[in-house]
Amino acid sequence: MPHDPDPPPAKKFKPGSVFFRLDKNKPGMLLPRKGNATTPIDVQRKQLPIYQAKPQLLNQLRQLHNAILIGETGSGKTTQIPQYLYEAGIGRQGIIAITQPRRVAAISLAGRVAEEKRTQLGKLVGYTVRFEDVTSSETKMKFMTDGMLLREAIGDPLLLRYTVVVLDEAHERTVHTDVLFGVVKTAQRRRRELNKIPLKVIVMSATMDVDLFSEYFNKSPVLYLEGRQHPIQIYYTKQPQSDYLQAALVSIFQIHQEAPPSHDILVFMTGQEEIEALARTCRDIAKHLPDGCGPMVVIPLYASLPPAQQLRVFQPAPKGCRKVILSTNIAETSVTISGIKYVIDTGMVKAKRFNPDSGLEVLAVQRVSKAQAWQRAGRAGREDSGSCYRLYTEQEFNSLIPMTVPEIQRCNLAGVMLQLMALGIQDVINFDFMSKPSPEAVRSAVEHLELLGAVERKEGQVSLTALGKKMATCCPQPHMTILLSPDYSCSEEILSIVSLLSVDTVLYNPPARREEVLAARKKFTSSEGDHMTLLNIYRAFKKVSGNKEWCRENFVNSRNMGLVKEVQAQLKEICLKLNLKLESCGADTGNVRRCLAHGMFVNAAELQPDGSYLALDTHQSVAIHPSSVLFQAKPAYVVFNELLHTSRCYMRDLCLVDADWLLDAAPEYFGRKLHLTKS
DNA sequence: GAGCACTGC
Repeated sequence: MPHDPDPPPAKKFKPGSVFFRLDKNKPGMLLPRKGNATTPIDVQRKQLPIYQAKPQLLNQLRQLHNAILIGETGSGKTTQIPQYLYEAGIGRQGIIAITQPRRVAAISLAGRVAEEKRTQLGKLVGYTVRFEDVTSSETKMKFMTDGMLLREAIGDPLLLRYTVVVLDEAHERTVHTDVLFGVVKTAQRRRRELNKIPLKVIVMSATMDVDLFSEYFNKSPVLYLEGRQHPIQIYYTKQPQSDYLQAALVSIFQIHQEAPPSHDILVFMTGQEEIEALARTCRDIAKHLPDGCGPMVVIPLYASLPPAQQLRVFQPAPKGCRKVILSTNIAETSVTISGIKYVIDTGMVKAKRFNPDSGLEVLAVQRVSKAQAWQRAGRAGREDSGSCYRLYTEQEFNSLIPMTVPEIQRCNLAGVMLQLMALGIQDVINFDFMSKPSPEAVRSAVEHLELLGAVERKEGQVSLTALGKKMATCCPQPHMTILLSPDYSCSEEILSIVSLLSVDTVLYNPPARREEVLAARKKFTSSEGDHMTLLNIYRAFKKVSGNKEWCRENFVNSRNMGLVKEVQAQLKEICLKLNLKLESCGADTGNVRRCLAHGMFVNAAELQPDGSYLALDTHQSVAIHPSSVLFQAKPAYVVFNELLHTSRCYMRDLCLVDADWLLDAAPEYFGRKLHLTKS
């Protein structure tokens, strides 16, 4: 880097401990991870590290009802274990289910195993994810998302179709996996009590920290598998860095000047804004590098990028040019990029936390856990040895929490509680979670459901009402708008809106093209709020039959929009099953807003004389999120979809409503709330 | 004046 007065932190790096030691006695560890196309599949299978352990593994798995399997990346556990079980005739009376947190993983793993078994996908080996079921009566090995198995459990709590359930990627501790832990444990016990065919549960994790898993599943044995991770050199800074972005910048150019250009760099950062900013800075600096320093291509990576832009991270840089990827934690698990030689870890992550007292989601930048830091480092050693530069000291690393707090302990539990009750679990308040959520969070969720009329209390027990049952079938996050929509003759519109809000975002906002975005969006903007604006965009999208060019011109994420269409079709089907009338209110959008006011009355806010807003439920001071079309407006009453605490407490996705509608929706509730406001 | 990452009906 030119003209930098301070010695760059990369110079201050000292070698840390090598996490993955290379064992020279095991030449298998240096085999390329991807199968060689010229090597026959059965030979490839035998070259996997797990193959050596096959006899002992089968011996154990045959006897055990529960097992915890630890295997590093590349051990082959996910593709081989189901086949080993099947080939050995274990669990032949039923289906072997293998769950994954992500749908792409479920689909591609099924494809790989079908190929290894030389069968057509959907026959012996299949997969089930939302919108797609590629299985048949012949299917014995079924890859599925964990959410999908949960859904199936509502109709069949004992999971009788399955003889083995393999919970893969358990270390990620998603809400779905955590609920599944309890569901399979209960099913296992009940099946034993009822003398049904036993259920075998195998928990697979990539991290060694599995005491909790073992303890939870009746002290089940832990089996270790060797992986194929290459050695990674870890470097720490000598001094704590007050500005991790500056440290990242300096480190990028330090590596850029010293390392061969074919070595790509992956930088873990917290969010879109800082990624785009650093990308700009890097490109500027790269233009003025001294001679002998090769060119560099800087590629941002985060989830809300349109698909075409995300694909850029997989394109190899031109010869002699270095690829620098600036990414959020999306590259920790979901996106695997080959050719990464250097990882720069800022040690920070943006994550959601949930405060049950305020009912507030807080999105904040925080330190990563140790497990996360190792996960990030591991991204440098997938094909060959690599290095990870941690922009914090070894001492700082040692003070990190060992594991990321499981999601179940930092989310709104209303949906989980609704689902558990739909599963027929009697005592949801004391459900046997592996990591118990706080009693306050459970209480707050049950109260929320009570307010919606989804549950009722009898003698200290809570149970699902008829409305609650319908809610559980139509929406994972409990709300009433869909069920109320026939009363307002606007179910078509409400289904569209719910679908639009169920995906991350259908809008694409490249910061560099702000003016263009605003101009393009103007023609859809409704003074009635974000729901109506989204509806306008959706209607226009359908009018052009989802034309990709139209999406690009209007800064609409076509992939997510396609998803919206699928969700809407699915919701329609459910509505038909529930005998809900499907009709459109046409141009009378007032009905849609009345329905939203009624369905979301708990999320109402009132304009205060000083121009701020007050959330009527919690009496918190809130503000309109700058992304809202109502940001500049000052409507007297709004309902909002969610509260998000970042720099302030923001309402997101707002709809303009009348005070009268709110009062009509819940006279008693608002009588109380509005009274409180005045006092 | 601002948007970590997944998933399911």
